[in-house]
Amino acid sequence: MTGLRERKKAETRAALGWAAIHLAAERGYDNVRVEDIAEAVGVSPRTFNNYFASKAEAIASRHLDRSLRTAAALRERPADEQLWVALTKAALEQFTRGPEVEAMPSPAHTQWVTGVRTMLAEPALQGERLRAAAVAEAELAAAVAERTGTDLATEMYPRLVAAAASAAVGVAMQHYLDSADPPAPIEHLITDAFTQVAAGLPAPPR
Amino acid sequence: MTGLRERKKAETRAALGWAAIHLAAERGYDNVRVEDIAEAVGVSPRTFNNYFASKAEAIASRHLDRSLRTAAALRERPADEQLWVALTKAALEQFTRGPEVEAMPSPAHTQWVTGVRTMLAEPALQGERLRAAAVAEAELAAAVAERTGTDLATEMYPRLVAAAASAAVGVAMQHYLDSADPPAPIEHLITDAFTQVAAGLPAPPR
DNA sequence: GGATATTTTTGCGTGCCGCGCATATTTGCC
DNA sequence: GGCAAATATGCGCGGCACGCAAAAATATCC
Repeated sequence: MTGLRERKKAETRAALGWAAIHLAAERGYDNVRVEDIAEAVGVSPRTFNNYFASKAEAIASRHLDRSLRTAAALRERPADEQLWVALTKAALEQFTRGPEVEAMPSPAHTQWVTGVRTMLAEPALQGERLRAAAVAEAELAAAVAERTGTDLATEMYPRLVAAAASAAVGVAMQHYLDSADPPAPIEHLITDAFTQVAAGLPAPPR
Repeated sequence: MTGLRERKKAETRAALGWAAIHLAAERGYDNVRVEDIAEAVGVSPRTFNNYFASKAEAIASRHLDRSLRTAAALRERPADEQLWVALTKAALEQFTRGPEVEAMPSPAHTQWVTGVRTMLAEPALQGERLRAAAVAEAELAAAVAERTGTDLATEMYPRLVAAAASAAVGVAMQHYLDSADPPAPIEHLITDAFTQVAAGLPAPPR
């Protein structure tokens, strides 16, 4: 089923996305031209825009893919698992660090995180990332509707769950990036965030 | 305190934002050039970019303002009010329709809603709207932290509340726009969404 | 295995955008 | 009225997103 054609396409897309992130984290978002990204992958500038509508979209593509995988992961969870447990686990699965990051030597890693942080501060990027999250949210809502037997068309429930879950992950990531020299592992933050949301976020006792 | 200078600035900004929305809803997002918007307000194209970094930002500006007002409204709510009650009411306050919409004759209003819907489908717009929501979310989180006596720097709680509230409003609005000939008033949808979130979004009985 | 159909890449051209910079104009203040 | 600060404008540049058509790569069929 997965012919040479599709595979190559997926590879090119991934390469472009990765190159875009890499370059932007290294030298800053607007010191990277589309031309540079294309060149790094060995493809014409015009081809870049066959894959992505904008530089920002390319950078956000990994975020999009990960978010989409969360929806897919939820569908894989056993049907008798509690909804919020399943959601938490589905999200957590996406945060095991890949080998290309794991293999980084420590000083390079620190510099890398700094670069990413700076990059994410770019307004144009934030919009695109949020949009990616919104696209994935629709998928997630569909998966939730399926699992809970609710109607996506008439009820807000599945969308609310998807939005809340997405927000939980977002806040956890933000918290993780904000605290320099991360003391708390991201997995713990995500679990914590989901727990609070599932509890209805009650006001703490004064 | 509010001198002529600031007032004029605010007026120009509002006029540009409104003109941008109006034109985009009327003839479609990319049939509107920055030049057109500037001309409609009687200002130079260069000046447009003194107020907004992009066409999309101008269109999203009203959304941003409304979201910021929600945070301000929360601060005005009595301190002894339940958190989620206060949040709901603060959000609701922003959805009383302004006179410029209320005064529209019915056929024009239908056409208007359609135009807005199409406009909001534009990817570039979605990103910018979401970014606006994120900016306001930070304000809201600060207000929540204040009210609940939690620490914005070390706890995720206030950000989670702000994100969930923002998501609730977003879902309600989406639901409202999606259902043609809106049967349910937006106020009811918002109240409903907040209630569900505050209850922890439990899975419905099967 | 070779011809044909389909998909993908590429080059080129176009219109618009975002913004830096210098200048003119307006506003606030004494 | 005059001076300092803020704001509006004109000009120009580099880059981006994308339509279109030709060329190259890949799949398909006999």
